[in-house]
Amino acid sequence: MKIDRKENQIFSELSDEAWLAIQSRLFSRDLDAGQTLFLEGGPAESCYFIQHGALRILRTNPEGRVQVIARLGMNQPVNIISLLNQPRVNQATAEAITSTSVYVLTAADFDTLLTNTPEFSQTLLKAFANRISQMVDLAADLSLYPVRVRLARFILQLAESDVEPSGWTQDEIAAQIGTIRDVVGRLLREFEDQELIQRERSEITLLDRKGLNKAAHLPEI
Amino acid sequence: MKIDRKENQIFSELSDEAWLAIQSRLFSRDLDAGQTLFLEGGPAESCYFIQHGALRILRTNPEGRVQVIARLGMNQPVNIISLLNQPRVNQATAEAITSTSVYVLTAADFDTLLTNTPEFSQTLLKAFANRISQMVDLAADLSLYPVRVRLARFILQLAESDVEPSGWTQDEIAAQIGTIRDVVGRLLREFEDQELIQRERSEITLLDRKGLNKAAHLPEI
DNA sequence: GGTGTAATGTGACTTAAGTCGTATCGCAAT
DNA sequence: ATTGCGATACGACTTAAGTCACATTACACC
Repeated sequence: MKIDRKENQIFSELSDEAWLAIQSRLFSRDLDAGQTLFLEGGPAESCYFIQHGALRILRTNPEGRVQVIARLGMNQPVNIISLLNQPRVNQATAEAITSTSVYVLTAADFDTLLTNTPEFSQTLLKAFANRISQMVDLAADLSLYPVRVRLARFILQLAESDVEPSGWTQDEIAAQIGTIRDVVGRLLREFEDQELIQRERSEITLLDRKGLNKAAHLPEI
Repeated sequence: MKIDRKENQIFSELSDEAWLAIQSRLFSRDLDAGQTLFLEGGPAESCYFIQHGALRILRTNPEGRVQVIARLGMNQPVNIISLLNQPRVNQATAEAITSTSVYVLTAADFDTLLTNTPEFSQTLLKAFANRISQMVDLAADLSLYPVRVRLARFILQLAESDVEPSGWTQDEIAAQIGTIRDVVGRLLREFEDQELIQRERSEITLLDRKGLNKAAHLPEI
């Protein structure tokens, strides 16, 4: 497979040998929007690198309630951890948010690279730094702040990130911040009543950044 | 500093050169029980490897409520992530549970090792696998299961791990599973009434593993 | 043995969060 | 238009979880 290395920022710092070793083992796979890449609890047979598109990594409980663990975009590695653990079991479910294609690296090839290509693990380690920080933030937020605060923070993050602020259903927001649709709707209405945000269909525009910041940090009014 | 490599399982697979490079940069620091190693939000100036003893990694909210992110024992690396991020800020607070001593590696030396000693990042990557899984579990549990279930799981984990099952205050349990003392006490009493556990002082003995397992998995009776 | 402090026990109360039922809206397909 | 469906809206209700105020016990230290 011919892969343009420039595209893959994540591998751009590798030596030519390392890049060749990795590149020769990758193959491509395409996913439709909504399609599942792998399931929590299933055997972990490969890891992935996102070529383009985006994945949602999530956990569910027996009632079907969902918690999104991460949203991963271009160049992000996926399911590495499941391959590093013994036994090799997928730690979560991954599904495509939009139409997405990934590079697949089988478990066997992953092992080979890990032992023979030291630069590979260095690359992965760096890619993980952010991810772990976000996980820590997620766990701490879920434990230490009420839903109202988590929602305010979520809206602020949206506003400050490059992600399109629209297209978020209340269900998706709920899965992201650890609650259910009804509560999100109720709180959005509340924010709107307080004139912190404005809503048009499912599009949220932020009116009062300072007000929301206050709602986002202090535990209560 | 002379360090016995055999002691450090985490580094036991390294080549002699790599070990020498790392070892020559470590120095030791001792902590009393309860002492703080670094504070959330402060500048991240070094990372650490636990020589003996144990650390508690935690986050707090403005009211002083605490969430334990991880408990780390011998050989575990600490604060790596904070050094990998930009800017270098401690992601959480670390304090000694018992009397503990750590190897200190300054940020500058960390950088050197990271670029010059590829085996170093490989070692770190492997050490992180478990840790990330636990973080995912924590976030998912906090979001998807009620306190009662999380407490049941906690007790079962204690029973099945090698950790001494005693010495846990209700406050510590609460900080671990994401709630407050009062609630832990209330639920422990409930478990005792249902004859799932028995309590003597702060020591918990598990009476009915199957019963607790049921309480730990299904959302409700 | 006392004394002080940390850890617990307990019940009454408040409130955030989740549940339920049903109504409405927007949009796509036919 | 009509139908159908997914996404919302919204009020009433239930309950898990957190708060508060004390009483009680265990234990370390003089």
